[in-house]
Amino acid sequence: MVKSVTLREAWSGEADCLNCSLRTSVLFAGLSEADFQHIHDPIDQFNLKPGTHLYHVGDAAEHMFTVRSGILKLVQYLPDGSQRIVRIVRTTDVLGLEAMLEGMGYQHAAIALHASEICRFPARIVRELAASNPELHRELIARWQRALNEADAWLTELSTGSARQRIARLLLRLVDGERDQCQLFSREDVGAMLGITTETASRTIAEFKRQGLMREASTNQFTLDVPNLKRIAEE
Amino acid sequence: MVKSVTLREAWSGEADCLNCSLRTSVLFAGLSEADFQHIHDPIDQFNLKPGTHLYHVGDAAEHMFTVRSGILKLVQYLPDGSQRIVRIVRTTDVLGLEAMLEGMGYQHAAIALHASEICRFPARIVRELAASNPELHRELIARWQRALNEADAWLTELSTGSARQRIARLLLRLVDGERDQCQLFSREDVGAMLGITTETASRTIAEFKRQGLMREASTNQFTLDVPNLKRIAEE
DNA sequence: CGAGCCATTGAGCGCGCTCAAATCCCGTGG
DNA sequence: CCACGGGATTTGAGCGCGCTCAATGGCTCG
Repeated sequence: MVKSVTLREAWSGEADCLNCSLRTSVLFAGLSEADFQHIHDPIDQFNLKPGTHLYHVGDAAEHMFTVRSGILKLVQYLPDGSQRIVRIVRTTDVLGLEAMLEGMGYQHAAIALHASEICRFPARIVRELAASNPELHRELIARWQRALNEADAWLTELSTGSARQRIARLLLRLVDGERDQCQLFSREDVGAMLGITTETASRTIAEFKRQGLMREASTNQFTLDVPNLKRIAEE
Repeated sequence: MVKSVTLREAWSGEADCLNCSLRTSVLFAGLSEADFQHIHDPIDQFNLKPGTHLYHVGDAAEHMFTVRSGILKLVQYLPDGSQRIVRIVRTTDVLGLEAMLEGMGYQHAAIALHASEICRFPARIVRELAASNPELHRELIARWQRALNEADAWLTELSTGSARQRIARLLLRLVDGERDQCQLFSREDVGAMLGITTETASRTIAEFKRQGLMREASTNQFTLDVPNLKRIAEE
């Protein structure tokens, strides 16, 4: 049981949801103070180092998770053993929605790409709260729809067109709107997201750097030339 | 308003849900006879010819649909105008789940690939029924999860690997388990599903035919050599 | 300081794309 | 019933992008 050992090591305490700085943007935004008092099960927090598994494909889905900070990848494996990254999740996103359906297993492996902070709560309490709380209920559905939109966008934006286009679109999807900053990850992961090889990912990124489309502030931390990347992305 | 004209022409009557032959496998399986009596809005049936739009991207999502027979594609368009098919839906599948969220537009265009029979019902009645009926509610969530699994599989199975592999996987996904039969569609659509060109789709299918992996019973109706296609699909 | 991992770069090849032509299929109208 | 026309499918030829295999260089950590 690699998972539980890992998570035990990563445990950083019980969460204080009522005073959570993310509360207004997170799944439980619609809950009242009274609702929280009905939650007797613990909500735990974890710190994940890059590369750590949060859960594996097929693990019994008994918890749901929210991302407080960081990025994780959701991975599926092909019969030949290679991996394909089907989505990434970031701050305020929810992992493990499938736990809403009792008896399900997780459909992906969830692995931290950068150092991440995660809150974990039993799916059972979400099921119970959702039954009586229409607002939470609506929020859950909206999350599902968002995941579906992400999945579709992943297909149309990140698995279509030339390697140059795909990389440009990925960068634009990762960029922080304010500062034109973007934190990248290993070339292998970039390749697995875009359906290209590690070498092609590396070559293309290196070329972008030479062309001044991205400047590396520190390791894998880039400042992007957004307008020109947009031009490449759209054709 | 191409859509409404088209649909008006295709109208084939009001549905008789209580006696529907699909009732046990369809979204409303959990509804009681009493529930149906509370439905005052009409549930209409349509017959769609191949190529007909059921709805377009961005149309106000006010109805949901179930497929009684046939196949439809869900399409998204890229900035350069080319299309990408992100999913297909078949008998007993639901279209337009996004209508559960008020004020949403449809995320795709839905277009019939073969002649299809469709039931259409106002999303409002689903929202109302779901609020009081946990079984319907659970069923909706299960549908959402299924759509998400489909989207992920589309990415890992149909957008990864060589053209031969992708075509083989598509065929196996379409095959009827009983008779090893499979009804295909235009090479252009096959290409748009797999992220390859029409010509490559055509070439590969033609080669499969020559190799005896598929025999054409009638136009686009094939009998498959399932075991050997499985071998190709898995590498 | 050495070991190991990761990014980068090189060389060569093959799959799938592009552009184009030929053929087939099928409905339509004479 | 057959000739015709238009669209889809198939096939061809040639090229280029991205893959494969391999070597090199840079960075981190023990």
